[in-house]
Amino acid sequence: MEKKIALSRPAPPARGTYRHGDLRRALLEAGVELARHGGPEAVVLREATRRAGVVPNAAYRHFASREALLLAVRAAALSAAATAMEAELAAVPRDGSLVEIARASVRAIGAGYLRFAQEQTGLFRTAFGAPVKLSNPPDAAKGGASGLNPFELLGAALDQLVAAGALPPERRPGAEFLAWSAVHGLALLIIDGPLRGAPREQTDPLTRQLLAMVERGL
Amino acid sequence: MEKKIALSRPAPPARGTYRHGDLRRALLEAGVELARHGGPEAVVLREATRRAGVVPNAAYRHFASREALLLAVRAAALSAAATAMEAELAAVPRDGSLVEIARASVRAIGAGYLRFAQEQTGLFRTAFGAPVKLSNPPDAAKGGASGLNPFELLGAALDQLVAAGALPPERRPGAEFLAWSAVHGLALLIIDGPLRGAPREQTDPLTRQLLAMVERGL
DNA sequence: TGTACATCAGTGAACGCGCGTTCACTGATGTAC
DNA sequence: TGTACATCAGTGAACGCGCGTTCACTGATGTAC
Repeated sequence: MEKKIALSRPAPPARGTYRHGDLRRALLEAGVELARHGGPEAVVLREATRRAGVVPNAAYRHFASREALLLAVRAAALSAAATAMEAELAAVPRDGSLVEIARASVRAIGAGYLRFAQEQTGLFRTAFGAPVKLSNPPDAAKGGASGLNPFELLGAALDQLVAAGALPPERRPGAEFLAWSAVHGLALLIIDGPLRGAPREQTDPLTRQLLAMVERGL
Repeated sequence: MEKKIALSRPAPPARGTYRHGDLRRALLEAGVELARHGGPEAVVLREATRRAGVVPNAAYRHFASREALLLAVRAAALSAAATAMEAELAAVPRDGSLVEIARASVRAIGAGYLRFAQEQTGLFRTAFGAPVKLSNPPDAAKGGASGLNPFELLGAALDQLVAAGALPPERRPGAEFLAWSAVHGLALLIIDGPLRGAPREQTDPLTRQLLAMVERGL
């Protein structure tokens, strides 16, 4: 008879020490991992503690409630999104006219957003999905290396567009909502909607077309 | 001592008859009402039976599972959306050039979609929101009076645009995804995102701007 | 350098919750003769 | 027109589930003297 490896057993402290050492961080990381694979509703207190090798109520030393943990996970997801967008932005060629650079930057922001949605669907949903009954939205740090959050990154790119003379200043107000709408909508059609499971050969051209539409339409 | 009115009591058959008469319909209607106020995850079998004045397991005479009920509710929500869009479409003035009519029709489709999202948020989320673990999407009748579902209504309007010469035929393929993305995204920003709770004075102009952007950008 | 003590991170046991779903049943209906 | 019987819609009671959360506790750590 072999010892049964029961995955969801009470989980005795498989640690050596009584203290965990960095439980808050461990819970947060477990939460992020849960969100990565199952979206916000997969962020379950008990499962996070299980993964941290700790008894369920231990979580309450570090988070006031499940919602508090979710909030922290959400902030991490927003930060990851910002980082993905910054990476795309960094790849924009710096030669060419100011207008070209500015336009490419806006496209990069959109492309980064969509890439993140496709490659990190769970985190994307956690960051931007329907609010899972969050009493107060996270206002904490949620940016990437630049310190800007996704929304602010988009705003900055649009400002650049105005500065380069490629977007009339009177069209600037509200422009982030228009651009964001288009990109956010496509992201959802791809991950949840009629385009779910569509191959990149279909979604990539659509992404390009959409970004072109926004560029022309703004 | 007054009799306590316990709302969530076992609910004795407050009917007169042993048979309900039209339980399937009653459950569906209760489900729609639940979805209207709380979105898809509010469609709960036990609550639907409670509202129908029937014991929980009675539902299984008419729906194989909770999911089957949700599927039926979703079809109803899609149909309601189609109806809302048709109503907007019917209000398009028929004088003016073909091009004007076609453009106004596309705008009407988008405006109807957004109106539905704002006025029937729960049903909107049920119809178009994240799939709540649905094994198989509903392919049943989900249209409005015209028999077309929301997606088909949009397609028809875009065809009209091509026929009127206002959209080059080579741009037609995939155009519904672009238009839908923009409108769907704005809907979500309004009901879930940063525009949540924004007054109509803010969202209505945004809607107009977005539809103009799509029109120019397509 | 050693000891007393406060602090507080993690434990152990238990709650109540509402959910979907299964089982064997009972009562009313409609149909065959 | 009347009776026997099959059908099947709704009942009653019970499951197991995993969840978030509370309580009183215990064990290790760090600090004051």
